Amino acid sequence: MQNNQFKKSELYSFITGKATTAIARRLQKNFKQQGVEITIEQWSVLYHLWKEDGLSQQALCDATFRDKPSITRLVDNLEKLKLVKRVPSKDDRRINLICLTPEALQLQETTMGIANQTLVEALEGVTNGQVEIAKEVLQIVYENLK
Amino acid sequence: MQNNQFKKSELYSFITGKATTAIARRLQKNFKQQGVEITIEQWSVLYHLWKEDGLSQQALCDATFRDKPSITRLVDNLEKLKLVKRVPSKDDRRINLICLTPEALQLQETTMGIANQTLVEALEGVTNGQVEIAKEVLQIVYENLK
DNA sequence: TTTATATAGTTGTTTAAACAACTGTATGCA
DNA sequence: TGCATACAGTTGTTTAAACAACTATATAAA
Repeated sequence: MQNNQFKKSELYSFITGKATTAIARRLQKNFKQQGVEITIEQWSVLYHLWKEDGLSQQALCDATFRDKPSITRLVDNLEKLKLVKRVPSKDDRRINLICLTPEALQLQETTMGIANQTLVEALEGVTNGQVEIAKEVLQIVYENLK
Repeated sequence: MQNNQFKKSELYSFITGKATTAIARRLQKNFKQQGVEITIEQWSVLYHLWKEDGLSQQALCDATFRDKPSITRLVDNLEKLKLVKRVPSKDDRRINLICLTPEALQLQETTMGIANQTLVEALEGVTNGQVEIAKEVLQIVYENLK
């Protein structure tokens, strides 16, 4: 019996696992309750820009595991909200650098706090060791399939 | 330091973890390659009906972690594909029992094989023990948030 | 230099998720 | 019986994902 052989009865929960979706949904709800009017998709883009401002759209695609049309539209919406600005790259005229506005910088602390709190709610009763293993598995799965 | 305290740098991968999405996407691709013309969302409904035919829409909501409108529309589409039929319950006139057609029964073996193969691809290099822990964590997260 | 090819980003279309508001039926209690 | 409430399912709207097809710029090779 091979390592990755599965009982059929176990298939489903893994393939359509809704736990990460549930966390995202809860985070969205917590944002709303705290008066933060952005979607989690928008937040996930801002998250990477807070780590490194001025990423290209392609870099955001790689970081968020989204395709280019998705990022184009997320950046469109973030621009409408005046949270980012598209800045044409001087080196390569194909590239837009996505830059945070002061408003977006202000959002960082609040939303990170909410995200942290959301994870505490989500992971109640789970040990750090278990979380580490779960994260490793998800990472390997993602690498295997990308 | 509490059990569920997190370093901020670790937040993101967990909240917007795309691994389960990646599995779903790969399964969709594998279906298409094998000429199976259903979406993974439709398949996830059929999956539960193969385990127990004649579930109500509400039971399908609970099983698939979807809300009622989502199930209404998935059942609409499955009915158009002639894979299920809504059968009014005799005991309770509010309830539709969702019943598989012979065509849907034929799909079971093929699609289960494809799903199994997809998981083998996804979980290469992951041990059974790790998978078990990952599943437990995801289950607890889901329970915590529902 | 010219041409082929790769890369960055946009637009269009279909499908589904999330949420709110709604209809119809059943249940429990005065 | 009659009424309030809960439950099952539907419809409408907004937002995003997935995929294909497209434009514009850069790079590499003839």
